[in-house]
Amino acid sequence: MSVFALVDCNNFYASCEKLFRPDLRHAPLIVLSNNDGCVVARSKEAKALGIKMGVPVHKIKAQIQQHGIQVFSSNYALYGDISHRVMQTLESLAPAVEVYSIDEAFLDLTGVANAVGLTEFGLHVRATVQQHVGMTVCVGIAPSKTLAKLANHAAKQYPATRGVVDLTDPARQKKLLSLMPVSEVWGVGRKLSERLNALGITTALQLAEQNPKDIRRRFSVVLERTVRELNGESCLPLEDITPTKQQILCSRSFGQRVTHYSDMHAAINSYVARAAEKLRHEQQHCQRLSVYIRTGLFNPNDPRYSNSASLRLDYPTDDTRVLLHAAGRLLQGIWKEGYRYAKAGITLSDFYDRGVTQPDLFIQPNSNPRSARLMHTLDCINQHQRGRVFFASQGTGNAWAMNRNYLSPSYTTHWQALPKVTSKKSSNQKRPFEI
DNA sequence: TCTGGGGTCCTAGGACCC
DNA sequence: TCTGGGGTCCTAGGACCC
Repeated sequence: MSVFALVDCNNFYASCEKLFRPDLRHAPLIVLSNNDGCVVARSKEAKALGIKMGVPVHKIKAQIQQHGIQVFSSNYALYGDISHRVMQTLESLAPAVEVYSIDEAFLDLTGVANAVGLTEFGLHVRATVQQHVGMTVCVGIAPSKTLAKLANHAAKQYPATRGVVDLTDPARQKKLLSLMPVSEVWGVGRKLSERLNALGITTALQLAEQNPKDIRRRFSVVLERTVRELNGESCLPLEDITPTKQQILCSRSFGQRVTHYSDMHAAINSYVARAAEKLRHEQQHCQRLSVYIRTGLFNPNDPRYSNSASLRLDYPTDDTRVLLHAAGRLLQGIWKEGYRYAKAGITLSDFYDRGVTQPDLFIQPNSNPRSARLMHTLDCINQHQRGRVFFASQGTGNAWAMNRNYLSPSYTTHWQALPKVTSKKSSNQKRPFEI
């Protein structure tokens, strides 16, 4: 029988911010989405104050003032680095690890139960990550990924579990399933919950008791798998080899509304340059590019407009210049003067491995050998500090740049931002923090 | 005044093939 | 008068995830 563990960091972004600010250890703290728009992470103190996930920050200004809630912009350089450290620790503990997201991983524990108790193993994982990285994690253990997710949820919800729930026993599975609303099940979102509730299926157990074939007919093959997984039948294998990406997106909301074509053009070109950089990092070429722009969604007085356009390139490429040219043509086709634009983005798709190209009978592929060298040089120069070298069409203005007004230092990834350690003696000096 | 970003997978429907 | 069946490929859109 397979055994999976799901290891998930508690309040990940909020915990990362606290790592280097011991003075804020017990403070309510929230992290905002890009552009300082919504709340995307909350410390347990902030949760206790009733701050909801996803709420626009301007709607909770009074609470922030009243309770002295600490506010941070998203600092992905920091979160990415801490995540990497957590994953490295997990890889030292388990035979196979699937990094599922920035703050969680599945471990393959098949066979581990022969050597050591599963709960004991979970507690060891928890203690080791705490010691190595200072991050608190919860561990859910079960015969399928979907059940492991649910076990993890329980480990978070009930402190008496000490952060580890072993759900390999079918009787325990049944009990937990009966306590969980169906909306908590992995793969059951808002729409599916509504449809299931309408059929009288409100708990995870009720979903587990459905006939899989029936569910497939009325819903989809995806939900059928969920039903099977809830019954302990593993349908989703551990994917410990990261599959190649199928698309790369780069999109941003603007710090201020964009009204000039030149600003939009510069923004789009910057996104294209960033996406092309990611594409080369994946060692892929792409043949499809799409561009979209839109106005704000929430101001009833502003006229709304949104549009997108895409095209297929003559041959797959990873040359930023080719993509910039194509993006310019697409933007011209959808740009309309007179609107206040709030957001834009681009998508690269239709990927091919480098050198694996089906040539067209009539079109000569661009075999310019300088292209690859130029892009490689560009990436090398920008490796440690993004944007040292860039294309003129990305512009130098930042009229459209996103707001990040509460950004913490990149403690672990920039030399200049390393935390300072000061002695008590110099306590009359200004100390940002102590370690 | 102010509401995120980056992904995956599945399905339906149309165009096309013999 | 009566006008099939089986299949592929592509795209757009929707649902889900963190």
